[in-house]
Amino acid sequence: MGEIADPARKSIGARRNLDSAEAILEAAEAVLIEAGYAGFSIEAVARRARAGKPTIYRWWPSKAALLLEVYQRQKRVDLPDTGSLQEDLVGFLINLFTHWRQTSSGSVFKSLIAEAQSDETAAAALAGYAGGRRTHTGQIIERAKARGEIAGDIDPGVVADLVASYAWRHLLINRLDEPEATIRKMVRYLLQGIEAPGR
Amino acid sequence: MGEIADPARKSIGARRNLDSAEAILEAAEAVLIEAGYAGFSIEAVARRARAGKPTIYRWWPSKAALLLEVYQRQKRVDLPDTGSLQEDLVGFLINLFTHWRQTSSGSVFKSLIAEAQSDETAAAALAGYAGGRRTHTGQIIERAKARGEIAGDIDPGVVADLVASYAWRHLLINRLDEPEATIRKMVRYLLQGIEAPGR
DNA sequence: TCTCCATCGGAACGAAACGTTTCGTTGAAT
DNA sequence: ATTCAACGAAACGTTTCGTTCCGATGGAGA
Repeated sequence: MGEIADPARKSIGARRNLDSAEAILEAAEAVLIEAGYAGFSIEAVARRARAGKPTIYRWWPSKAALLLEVYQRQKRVDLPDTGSLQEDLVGFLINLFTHWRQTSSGSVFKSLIAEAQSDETAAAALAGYAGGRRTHTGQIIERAKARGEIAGDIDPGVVADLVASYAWRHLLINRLDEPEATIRKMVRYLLQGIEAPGR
Repeated sequence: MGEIADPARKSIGARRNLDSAEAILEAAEAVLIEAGYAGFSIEAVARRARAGKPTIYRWWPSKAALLLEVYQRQKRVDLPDTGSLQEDLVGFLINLFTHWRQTSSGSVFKSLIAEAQSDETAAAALAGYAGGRRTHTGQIIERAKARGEIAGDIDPGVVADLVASYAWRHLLINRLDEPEATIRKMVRYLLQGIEAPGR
């Protein structure tokens, strides 16, 4: 298994071979799924894609760049819009965890985080993505604020940061199978606080 | 710079040379600080420690094991005990971020998380540590619960998970310089919730 | 039509780090 | 005095990296 059936693709001469680029990206994703980040080498990707290593290095300057493009190709998880912040957050997290578990995007994202610890390009990309205002969590919270569901002096960025942090850590320590009840508890604490009443 | 002045240590013969073990652990920490996780190789550690590679492999089966021991040697950050959960949490996070920035422990912990993505030993160690009940955050929250400061039906594990997640993500995306005001906001949201009043 | 030339897959390269083996030396235990 | 485990050092074969060649392919422009 794991071998590609068709022979090497035709070269198209003076233009970039989009078939090769596609095959390389698909192979990179497949290698990540089958062998994990530990087995993710440029050589393995080239073999899997029936491509030459120089072809990969011509278009992606580093392993991090290839990882980043594989990550960006992932289809994003749906944004729930139930009109309730609590249901939106719980639904989003469950969708996200399921998506991360059932597709390769969890592996890809984990690998990107790992790569960012030794590659400046990946680190910059990750920081830029994490700090952006258009994250899914950020949108859910901004919508709730527009509905007046959360207090006016709440900083949506800080809340989004907290929710994203929860998701990241569960991805990194392989706890994506958290029961819905636990996720629901976490969201409830965030919405209603944890202080004892009467304080 | 970076060279060690003294000549090779004396061998002690038939017993484990604790001086060598100490020199290797110190060298591992130094290499991690000076060259980062990217430059952290067993060979570099052996050179820095004036030790032989077999000596390292004799006592640490993998790079992850060495990283783990370096991490465990780190002195832990103080646990504030002000009698106020809010002050304890803010103080702990500020202490932790400062400690991570000013010592090597931030680099070591980041490297351990990265290594856990490709090494099963590191992954197990990390999951065990993260899931343990005796984390610092967990202790702060358990104490607050004993004081009756938080509601009785609150699950301390979930709260600790949330706070630790916030710290992890800020470490991983190099945002340990978060202003105290932001950290204070986050803790306030967690304690008091974010819902608009009157709901 | 014909020549140019960027791109292709493939083979090979040097450098670096891996993990292992072998060597001669050291010094505590017997 | 002898034994023996651990030491530092050096060398080994392997893997992956990133690069450099090569012949072949096929679109673009003369």
